[in-house]
Amino acid sequence: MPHQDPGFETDHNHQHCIQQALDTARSLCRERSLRLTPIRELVLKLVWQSHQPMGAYELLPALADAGFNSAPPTVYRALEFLQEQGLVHRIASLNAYVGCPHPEHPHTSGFLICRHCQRAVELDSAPVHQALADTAADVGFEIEQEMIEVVGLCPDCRDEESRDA
Amino acid sequence: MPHQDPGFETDHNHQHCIQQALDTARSLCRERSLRLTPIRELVLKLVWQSHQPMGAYELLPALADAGFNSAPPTVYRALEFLQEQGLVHRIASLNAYVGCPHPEHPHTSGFLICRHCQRAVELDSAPVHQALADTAADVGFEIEQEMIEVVGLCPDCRDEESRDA
DNA sequence: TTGATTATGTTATACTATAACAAACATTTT
DNA sequence: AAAATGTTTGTTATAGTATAACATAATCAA
Repeated sequence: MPHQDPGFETDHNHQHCIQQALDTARSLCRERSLRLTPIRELVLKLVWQSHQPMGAYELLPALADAGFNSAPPTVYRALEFLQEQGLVHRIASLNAYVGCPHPEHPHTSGFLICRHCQRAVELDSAPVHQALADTAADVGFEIEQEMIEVVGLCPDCRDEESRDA
Repeated sequence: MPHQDPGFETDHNHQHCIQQALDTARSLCRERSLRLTPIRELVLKLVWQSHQPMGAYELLPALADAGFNSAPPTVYRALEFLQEQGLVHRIASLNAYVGCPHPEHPHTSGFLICRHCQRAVELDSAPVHQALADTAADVGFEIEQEMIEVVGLCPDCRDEESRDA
């Protein structure tokens, strides 16, 4: 049984997150007969370094350190591949990318983003989807892709702010 | 009684949309003792030319035509002002701006965006907000701002695609 | 191996947005 | 009305994000 989504729990074993993300990616690419090349794997690993979404240009120095070419297309191509396979999501309001904890089945992206610590955790709520589906159906709109980006304060940072106040 | 949101109805009187948006903006700025300067008013009017979100750089030529300076800061400043007053929304996934049909009371932005005709209509669904609020409460997250951008096919374009198929 | 396909390297450039400071204009106070 | 203050606009430069286009290299299939 794999571990649960850590959500905003600060004390989880993050090495575990990274390891599982890489394992899942490898098996998923094998199943789909796709190549998880060294560059793609490295970019995935870098994105998973934390639960804070990372900008494409933040990833470039690490690619250079690893001896790869590090012009923008390199990282954008890797990110494009990873997005297509559901392994990372792009957060439009931040121009940043974050690892997906359950890429096996495609799903649309929804995030709770803390404006204080910048962590973003995926939100996959049946009631939210249902409410959106109902609203769209009312006006005859056919949903293809949902982007939900909710900004606010995570539990930790909320406590911190109330202490400071 | 003002008119209703046109939604995806193609045949509405769009001059009416524009006129109402300008009237509302003027009275709202008067109430708030803010200056709806010629540039700001023009930018608002341009954004309202259609229900398709417009990029900032698309607006610049029209500013030049009207005899104003048309360097990027000009339009970004106007857009910033209009956003602060709730008169326009930014759509992050498109890097584009669209007029808000009911700027009187602040609200978070939600859109149904047609990938075929590019029209975007505001979505303000109590069930969606409620579902999001519940989900956030479950994990102790305090919502400050919601961004919902749903891409798909509007009724018109859906019909058209099914005819072509 | 040959040929086709996919991935990467490389250079250049497009697109989106803001910083910083000067000039013009409006508003309030004297 | 003049001076002082605050706000808006003009202007130049630059930061930040992303892709086009074409060459080379690696992989895969026949």
